[in-house]
Amino acid sequence: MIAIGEAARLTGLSVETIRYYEREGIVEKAGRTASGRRAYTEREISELRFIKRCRDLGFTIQDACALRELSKAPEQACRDVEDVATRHLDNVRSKIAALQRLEQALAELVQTCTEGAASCPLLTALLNEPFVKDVISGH
Amino acid sequence: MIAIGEAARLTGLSVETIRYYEREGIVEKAGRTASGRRAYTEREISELRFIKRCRDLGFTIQDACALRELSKAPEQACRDVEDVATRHLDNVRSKIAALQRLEQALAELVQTCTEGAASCPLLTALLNEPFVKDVISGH
DNA sequence: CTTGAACCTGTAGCTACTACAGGATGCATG
DNA sequence: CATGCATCCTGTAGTAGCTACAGGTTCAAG
Repeated sequence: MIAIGEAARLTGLSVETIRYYEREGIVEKAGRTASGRRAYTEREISELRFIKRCRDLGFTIQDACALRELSKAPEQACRDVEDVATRHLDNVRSKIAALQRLEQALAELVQTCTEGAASCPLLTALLNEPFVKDVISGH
Repeated sequence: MIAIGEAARLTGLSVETIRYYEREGIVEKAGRTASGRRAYTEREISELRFIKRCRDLGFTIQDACALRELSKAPEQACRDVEDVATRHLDNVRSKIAALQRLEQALAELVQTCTEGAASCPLLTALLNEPFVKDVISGH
């Protein structure tokens, strides 16, 4: 019998997170011992691990559940799986691009700061008119 | 008199967000007209814009408020401002790095997928033992 | 006087957890 | 057998930063 604490160790999820997944219906309700404690099977551990891996790859819970469903008919699923993954990859790339624009803008502002001036140039930039929006919204 | 709708247009924030900032005490409660509608001054518009710019640069609301306080004594503030900004920049860079590791891992998985195999290799990777954790946690 | 836009307050929802409080159980040691 | 500590249970509230109503009032134009 696998208790929730060991399930946590086996999957890398926290006990609280496993309970949360159950509460939210993300995984099925686990069986209970006579005293009401959760008892996991190897199969359930694998499912939790699957979710964990999806999350580690940045998929939403929703995507993770979709992928899990697809994994139940893996012969037909490849195209759909690729779709989900590709959409997510695009997403990640957009986020990277946005953060890089941010990094650029921030780095420039910090740069003006380290050159030492009378009244803080970074604050001046934030207080005065155009600047920020233009630097960032290159999207 | 500047009504909340115009304040929204002037700052780029949404009406709901401006009300939210007031509700949360992020900005001071605006004055009201006889009928209870919010009335903004130029000064308050500037303050909202300041917050907006900070947010556009990815600062937390907390940081934004800290920066605003610092902007009230700008002679002494430069070092502190630089501190806040540098910490945030480091943060952004960490996020970029993490996302790039993610991108790498995802791209590889999608790659194996597009090469077309019997049962979806991406699913196989998610279902089977090691793989994901090792690829990503290069931190 | 009517109509439609803009405004008001108050509350709930989003994502994915995390962190208790307050109590029951299980196991090992004395 | 008693004690104590780890582990477990349920239920609720909090996180960040909004967004989205519902249900109602006010304003300005025609």
